[in-house]
Amino acid sequence: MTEITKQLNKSVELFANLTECKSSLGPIQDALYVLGGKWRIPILVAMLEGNKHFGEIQRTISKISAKVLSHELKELELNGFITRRVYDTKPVGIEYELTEYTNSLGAVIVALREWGLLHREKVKTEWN
Amino acid sequence: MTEITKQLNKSVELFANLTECKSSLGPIQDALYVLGGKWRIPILVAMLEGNKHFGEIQRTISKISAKVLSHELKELELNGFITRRVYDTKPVGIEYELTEYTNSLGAVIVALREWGLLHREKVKTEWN
DNA sequence: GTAAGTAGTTACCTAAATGTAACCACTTAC
DNA sequence: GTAAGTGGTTACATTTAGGTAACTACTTAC
Repeated sequence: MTEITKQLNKSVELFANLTECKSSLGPIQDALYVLGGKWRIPILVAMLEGNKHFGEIQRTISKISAKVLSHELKELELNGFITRRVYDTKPVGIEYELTEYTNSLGAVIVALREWGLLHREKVKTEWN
Repeated sequence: MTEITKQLNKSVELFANLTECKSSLGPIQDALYVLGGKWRIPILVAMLEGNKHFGEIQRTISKISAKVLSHELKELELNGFITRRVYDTKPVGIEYELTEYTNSLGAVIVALREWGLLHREKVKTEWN
């Protein structure tokens, strides 16, 4: 191992420590990158409530179009949050399922829900 | 047991409660409406880390332009998350401060941070 | 055979978010 | 007087997200 390589490895280590210890900004921006947008979390929540079918999810989140739902479901599948299952029944049955990984989002979703309720109260009292 | 594992176990418990509750969708969409977008939460986090000045915040969140930061700060002020203070010093001093209300976001921000770290680990191991 | 429901796809278009660059006024350091 | 730093604003351009409507293909009910 050359001096330069050693030096480089050392730099990489220091950099890793720096980025991990320093700020919450990195991880938070990572999270927002994957979860961001208007629909991803609402879709996961709709599924948490027991909806497995395209139409069910679309009706649960009124205002979402088929096109957007279709696109977001693909993204969520790519990111490992959901699985698309095709059943070889008479009218071919399709079900979306949450993966184990989605469980790790529990705290995020609960926190958002609680805060949403709080905020709703705040806005309500501001009007009176 | 690591902090992240503890957090994860806690998440799973919370998650179980969530599925029993009826519709979380409303409050969650309310929350996302106010907090949504690429920058609002990162700005609040940058300020939580002690940054009070326009330039400091902009340097902390590299990649954000002055125009967007300026616009988002106004939105955050309108929504009661921050206060803009002008000090009548020689070069006029301007400070942004978090309000009490922002404290209520604690759980959301911590959850996002923890999940971001977890996700980063997952992505890393997927590459190996 | 006609309507309605399943699960989407496609093309087209608009609106919102974000980026780029120039510019303002003011102050301090050199 | 020139550069660099404070804290922005403005006009313009581009990118992306999202919406609308039409269409596919297949099934069940009437």
